[in-house]
Amino acid sequence: MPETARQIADDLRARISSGEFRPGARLPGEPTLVQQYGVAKMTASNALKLLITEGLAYARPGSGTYVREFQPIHRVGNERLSSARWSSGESVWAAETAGRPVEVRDIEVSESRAPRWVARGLALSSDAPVIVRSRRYFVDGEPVQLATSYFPADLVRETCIAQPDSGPGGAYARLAEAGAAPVDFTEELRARMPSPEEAEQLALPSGTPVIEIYRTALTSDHRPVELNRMLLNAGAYVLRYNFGS
Amino acid sequence: MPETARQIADDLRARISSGEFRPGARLPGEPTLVQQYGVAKMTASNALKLLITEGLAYARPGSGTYVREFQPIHRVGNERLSSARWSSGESVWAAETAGRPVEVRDIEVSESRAPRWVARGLALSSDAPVIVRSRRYFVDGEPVQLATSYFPADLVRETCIAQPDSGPGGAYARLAEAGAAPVDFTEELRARMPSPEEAEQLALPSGTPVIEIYRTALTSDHRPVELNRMLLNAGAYVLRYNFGS
DNA sequence: AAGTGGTCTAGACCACATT
DNA sequence: ATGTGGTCTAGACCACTTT
Repeated sequence: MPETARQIADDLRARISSGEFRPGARLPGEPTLVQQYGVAKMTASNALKLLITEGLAYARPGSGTYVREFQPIHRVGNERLSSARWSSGESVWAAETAGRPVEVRDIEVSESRAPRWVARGLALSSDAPVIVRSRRYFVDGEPVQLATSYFPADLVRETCIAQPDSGPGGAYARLAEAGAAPVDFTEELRARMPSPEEAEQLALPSGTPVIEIYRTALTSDHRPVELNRMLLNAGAYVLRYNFGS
Repeated sequence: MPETARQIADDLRARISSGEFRPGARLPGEPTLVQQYGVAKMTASNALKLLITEGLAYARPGSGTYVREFQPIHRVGNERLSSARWSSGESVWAAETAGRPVEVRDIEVSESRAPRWVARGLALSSDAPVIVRSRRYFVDGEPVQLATSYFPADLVRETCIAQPDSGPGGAYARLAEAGAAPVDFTEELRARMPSPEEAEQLALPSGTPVIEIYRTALTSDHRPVELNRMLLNAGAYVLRYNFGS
């Protein structure tokens, strides 16, 4: 019988979605699967690995393989609708995040020359000087997002944006003080699997995609003043956008 | 030397990003890797499998393993900014899609009772009757999106929305005719790995995540009239949203 | 016919966690 | 000390594509 690993994975998957194995529960181990299905250890290992790369389970070496849990952070892209206005529709996913504080760490600031894609997004000439601010966001002590913002250096070099502590209200408040308040935003995003380096920085369990977001912030006279590249642990986020017709 | 498969994958990955292997190019095959690295066939196979599950490569059995290409469709969630207004900022990703027609197939319409999550999204009581419209979208003959819309049955049962052909202008035009024009939209989305069933329906190469979107459409008096669940091949899409502060 | 990826077996060693 | 997942080898068979 070929296709054995798939079949074992199918079986376990069905038992997970039937509720036999709840989130956090321990799945049958490799030795158990070897016995019950009469297969080689490597086949059992591959069956579990299938569930892991699907994001359904994770392994704790030396302990066991467990069913994954999903408690997303709700990230609101914009909030044009008041909560009253939106009262009728409830989130499709269980709403959480309430009271889970977000920490910012590993802030690094530098000045460098804009790569092509940054120059394009900020409407600068290539190699123009830019201020680069990168940082990591943590929730419950776990890294959930990497972010790197690019600003035209001539605009912000003399402000706190060029310092690790950008001051009260953050970079947008400093931009406003400089007469370049951002008022229009565009976010472009896609999802993909992470590179090993990205997986390490976000401490991603395998089988977890990332969401890559590029946000461009424009002033009221349509001048781009920030390009922010974000990389999110997709397993940690639900994104919300709303807009009118 | 353990960790061999990872190392081989790292090596190939570096050679891909260095440009030695361009998108669409054929990678060294299993027999070649066995020779060059002096490993067992299965180790070589696993090394290639790593690149595949990362979304960097895909296998054509009997032929070879190839570097993946990425030519995304740009899906615009909303278009509040005129093209003139947005002229300064260019898309971060190479803009394509120009002239790639979208086909709709496999339309199915039925009436059934709302599951809990649909009832919640549409602000209906559980088990309320709903009209369900599902379909698949194709670009270049490849399936790129599954979509299933739910409408309150009492509102649309007598309209073409309950027919496979919803008529000119689509379902939203019919809703408008029924005095329930949708004007406000909220999209909630997340990215994750597909189930095997979803992977089959979207003909997904392994290593490709999906983006799951729930869109709720509200009338001007804040009544939800449609809940649309979409499942996108993440490798085929870049999503764009824009909004003001 | 030859070459390719896909999968399985049987046995081995390792690092780690739990008991 | 035992059990767990992680990985590797060496050899085998299959289905498929390419020549």
